[in-house]
Amino acid sequence: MKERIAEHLAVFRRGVVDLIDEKQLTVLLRKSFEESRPLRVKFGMDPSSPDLHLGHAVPLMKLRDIQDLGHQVVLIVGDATAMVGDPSGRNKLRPQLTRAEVELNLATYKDQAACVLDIEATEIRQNSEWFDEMNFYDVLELAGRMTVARMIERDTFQKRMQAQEPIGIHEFLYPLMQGWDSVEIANDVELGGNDQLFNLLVGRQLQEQRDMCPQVCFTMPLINGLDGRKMSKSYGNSIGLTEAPGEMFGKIMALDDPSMEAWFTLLTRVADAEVETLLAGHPREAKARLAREIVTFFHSSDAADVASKAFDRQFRDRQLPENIQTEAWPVDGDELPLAILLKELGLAKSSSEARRLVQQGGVRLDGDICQDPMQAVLRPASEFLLQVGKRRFQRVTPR
RNA sequence: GGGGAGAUACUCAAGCGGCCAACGAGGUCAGACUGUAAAUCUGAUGGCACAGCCUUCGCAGGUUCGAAUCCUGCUCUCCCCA
Repeated sequence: MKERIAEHLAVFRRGVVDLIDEKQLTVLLRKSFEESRPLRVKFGMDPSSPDLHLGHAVPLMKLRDIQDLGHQVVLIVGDATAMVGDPSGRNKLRPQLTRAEVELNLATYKDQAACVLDIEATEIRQNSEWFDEMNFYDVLELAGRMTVARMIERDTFQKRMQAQEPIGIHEFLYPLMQGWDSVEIANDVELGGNDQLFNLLVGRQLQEQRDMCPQVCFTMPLINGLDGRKMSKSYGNSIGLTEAPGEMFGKIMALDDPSMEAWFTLLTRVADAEVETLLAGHPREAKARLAREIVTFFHSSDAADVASKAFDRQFRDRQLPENIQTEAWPVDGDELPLAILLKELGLAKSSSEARRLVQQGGVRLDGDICQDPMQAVLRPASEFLLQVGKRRFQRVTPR
């Protein structure tokens, strides 16, 4: 029994930031084993942006580990809360989504969560289920459970007030809504991102006020994106769960070295000792391993193999990649200035951008650097190869 | 309800009548180097078939030879007082 508890505890604990509190979790685990009743572990997803990325995968992977131990994961799709927008970690008022937008995101969300979770074994609930039933008086009663003082002492609100940024009254309701989910679900444990601690604790408090067993709260770190800032789709520094293996592999190889350790512990199941060895070795090898692990998890080890080989070929050995897209000559005429050709082919967003690329020596025509944007390019007899930067290749055929 | 402050390019943020397509930082892109799409260094970063031209500084008007900069109205935000 003791060993089993320790084993489960270790899974819960790996990589966490906060665990409130561990003693209670131990008690819950013991009870769970004695009554052979799995723990209910709640996790809320905010269906505001439709694409999940590796940052979302961190808690999802933890949930998966917990599922594998036999506990019950309850996934709350915050379709009602999405209309408020979580103020945590935000220094801006978030746009309130409409019902329709939320509906639209929902399906995609479940699919993407299934990349990580055992979706069959997951209880999925939408919180509109209970919030639809609430009337204004219920809301007032709920709002009375929180004080303004506690609310505004939060860091995110402090910052926004100092920066003289707007804070909507409805934003104060967000933690209460999330907390109410816990009352409805009667979960034993709730998991969240590092910025979620406040929200989680509100749930604990609300449960307690209703004579329920207060939930154990634990949080996972927010991982850095590729540029070192918090991973977020709006920063454009994220890697999507459904990205192609090659893209995923390459982007991981672009990760800065200091982030590797965190990514290993949070996004792979490589044992700590092995991670240590890897990190002590050559950074490139370690990063390649990291990329393989992650691509294998989201795709397959075959896909990881292919991606790894392609990456080495293209970037280490400086060979042409194997699969180069072919486009037809884009216009009626037989001749185009290079910069215009690039724009027409979509290799540059605008002709100004195309000019810059060419002038900076980033464009090769059949392997030769060409720095004159106005150089005339003839419609090819059979085909020619355009290369823009290190990553964009395109063959052009006469049409 | 009264008084004050503010809205600038992807983001943050200067500029407050001509020298402004708009300082600086981040991001992004390119180049060099390398260990890689790390790190570091250099450069570019509104559009246009581009030594020129065109459109941008919340929105709409106005003053002026000339406006991101001044005036009027509108929209949105913040602060203080009530």
